[in-house]
Amino acid sequence: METIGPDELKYLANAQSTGCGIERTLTVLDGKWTTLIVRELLTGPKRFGEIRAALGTPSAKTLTDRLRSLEHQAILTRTVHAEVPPRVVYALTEHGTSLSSVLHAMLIWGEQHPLPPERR
Amino acid sequence: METIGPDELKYLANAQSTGCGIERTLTVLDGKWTTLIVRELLTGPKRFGEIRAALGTPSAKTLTDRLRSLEHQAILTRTVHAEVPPRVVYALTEHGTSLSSVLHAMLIWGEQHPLPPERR
DNA sequence: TAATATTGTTTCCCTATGGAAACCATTGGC
DNA sequence: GCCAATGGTTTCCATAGGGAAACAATATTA
Repeated sequence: METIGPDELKYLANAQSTGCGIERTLTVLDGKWTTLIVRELLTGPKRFGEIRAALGTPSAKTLTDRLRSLEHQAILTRTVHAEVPPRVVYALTEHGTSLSSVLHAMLIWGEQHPLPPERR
Repeated sequence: METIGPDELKYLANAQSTGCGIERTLTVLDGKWTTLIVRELLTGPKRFGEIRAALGTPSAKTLTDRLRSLEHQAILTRTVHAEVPPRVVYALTEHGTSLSSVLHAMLIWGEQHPLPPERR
């Protein structure tokens, strides 16, 4: 069945309006936790619970949604190990790893501009 | 009166949770249009109407909100020219201009990854 | 037979975001 | 006096994002 889910529809709709590369990147790094998830995985594959704890425990639903979206966009892979209790590991793809350039630029800027001068 | 508006409250609340530089940058580039506004101004100062048109005409309220937020964070300046009809020019500060490194990384990534491979 | 551990899914709900439309302020020109 | 042009502000409203809590699935272990 070649059904198109709401996720795909949203993705394609966004892709349409993706004029420049910046907008394209913003489409991928969309949502409250997305960028931070990538940051966590840049240091290596991690389990669901590990990611959740590292981000300050967002709701399970939210984290699931974000991970699914990133998986659909081939930013990361999801591997289920048939154990009990189950172990699910998320790892960046080459695609996802290449986002490190963007994250790195964000890190540098953020560190060099801790607070607006007039508020210190 | 040293009143603290909702904008400042939100800003400080966010600043508290600003663990790493990435989160700090995400706090600044928050909201649907923020990053694109910076992109527009990187090519030079622009008027309210010019920015609005370039972004595909978001609502005036939304654009005003975003511009105010960026102004409060010293990313840009707002200059009112006492003419009739009035002319208001927005320009990046040094602070704001330095965001070009982040935007540039986004641009490069977006251009090099137009669409996920499995969807082509 | 139950309890446990892990990673979800599902339902419901609250809030923030952002959009539409109406209105305001200014002043030179008709 | 009235209109036009620009850059707003204000009010109201629809939607989407995200949170809490309950439930599901599973096999080992007690």
